[in-house]
Amino acid sequence: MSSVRTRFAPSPTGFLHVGGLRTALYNYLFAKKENGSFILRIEDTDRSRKVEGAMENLIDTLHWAGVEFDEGPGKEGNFGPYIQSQRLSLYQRYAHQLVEEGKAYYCFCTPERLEEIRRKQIAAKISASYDRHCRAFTKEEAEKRRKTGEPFVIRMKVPLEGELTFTDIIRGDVTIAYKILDDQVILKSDGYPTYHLAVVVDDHLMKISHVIRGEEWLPSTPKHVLLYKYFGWEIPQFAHLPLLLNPDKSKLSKRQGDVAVEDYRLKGYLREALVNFVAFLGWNPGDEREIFSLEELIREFSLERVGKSGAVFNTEKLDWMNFEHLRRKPDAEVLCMVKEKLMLSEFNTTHFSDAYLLSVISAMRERVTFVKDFIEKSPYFFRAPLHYDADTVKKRWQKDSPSYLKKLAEEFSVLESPTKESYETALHRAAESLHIKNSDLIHPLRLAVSGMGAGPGLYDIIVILGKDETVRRMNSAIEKVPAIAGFQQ
RNA sequence: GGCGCGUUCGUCUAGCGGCUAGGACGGAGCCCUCUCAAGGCUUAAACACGGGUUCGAUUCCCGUACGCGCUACCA
Repeated sequence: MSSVRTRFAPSPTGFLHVGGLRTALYNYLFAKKENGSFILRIEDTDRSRKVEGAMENLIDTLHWAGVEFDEGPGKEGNFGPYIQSQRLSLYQRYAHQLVEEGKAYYCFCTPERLEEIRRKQIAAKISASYDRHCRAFTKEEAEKRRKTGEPFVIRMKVPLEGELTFTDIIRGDVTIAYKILDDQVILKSDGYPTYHLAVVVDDHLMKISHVIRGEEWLPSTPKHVLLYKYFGWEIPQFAHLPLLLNPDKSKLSKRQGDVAVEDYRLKGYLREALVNFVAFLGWNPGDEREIFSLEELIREFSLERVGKSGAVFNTEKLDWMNFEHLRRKPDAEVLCMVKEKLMLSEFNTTHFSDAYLLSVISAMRERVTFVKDFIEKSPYFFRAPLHYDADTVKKRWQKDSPSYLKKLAEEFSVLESPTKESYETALHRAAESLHIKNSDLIHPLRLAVSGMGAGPGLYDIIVILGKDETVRRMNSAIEKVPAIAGFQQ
């Protein structure tokens, strides 16, 4: 049994797209599941579209996502080089071989002539395709013209009649008539191959067993199959993935939101969440589990369970997945991430002990979606309130709150290394002696220490802040809040 | 225009002839509660349409509609 080898073959034209990430991921998952190899190949056969640094960025992003390739640029295996522009002579040799065998031919038509016939075809409302003008030349004629240095391309000869059927793992048998196929250019006039030649030559030479790629390639697969037949090579298995869509169901693109993996990374999404989310756009394990690690995805993945229809890339659920993955992370790991964020925040000059940060993490865990939320949703753990939330003041601060808090501060002051429980009994004691409800103290106190109306349990907050800081914040609230509340003293 | 592919709640989806069409996110409501979350419970919400095949179609076949993709010396 020959081994499974899959590949992700992006062209280095920019950032890695989330759709590209999914394609790479499925190739990776399938290869790993089958104990095979996952190859990264760079398809840079269009010189005009090449973007400097794009390949490095692609590799970096894949690495970030945890989708590691076994062979590829910078990780040479036995089938390199893995960059198509470094394999030019190979494609040329195979293209000419096809010409020799009468399965392809030289074409000398100028771009102008091509443009002209296309224009006429469109005007006449017939489907635009090459008119096979140069296919009629004899070998000698063509060879003669080529020798004079006239620019040429090589086109594959597509049978004039009949049809071709191939099997797709996801879609079943697909049949198309030869007559709707163009005599596709396989070698351009600059000596570079087109995608169609390069993909076939490389997939064969690199012993790719399964071609897993986007659905946009489905219509040109017959050309590829034909090429395999012309070369007499074994045809790989095909699996064409459904597209990722914009909310309006068009093919996912920029303009309608972020599409680069980089964008999501910068927004603070965890790699685990993005990978999990993207894996579920078109695939599911068949039961009701939804939160998967990369290892679990490998264990469960199968091409048979990949769906046929496009999926809208809708980030609502991604946020939830981020929350779920974040909360599954061990404290130590979250601590590291929080410290990193702190370094980049306005609090980077203050030192917080790991123990302190860990207590903040445990208090906030259920309340955060992103790591940055630990800081943004509870800045009061890092400095005293700068202001007091107006709605909360209005709702929770009463005319007598200052005197109540004063009394409470007195109760707190005498406590010796207080615990949650001792704070609580102290508060209850104060409420009782003031003849008020506990909540008449609780809410103003929360406002005093945090500046806001929402957050972890009050006693958790003050235990974390400590007695001195708590009392200090109470006093400052007694001083400042009445003015905001608008009560006359 | 031609060719191909697709179509189950708003979104991601389960379903592979017989189900009260299930789950998740999001929404609504209730419970818990010092707030906010989390958690628990409840709820609204879908088989594009028309023909067949069949005792019986969401499921199989054929049309139609709609959507998307491809139609380059781009990938």
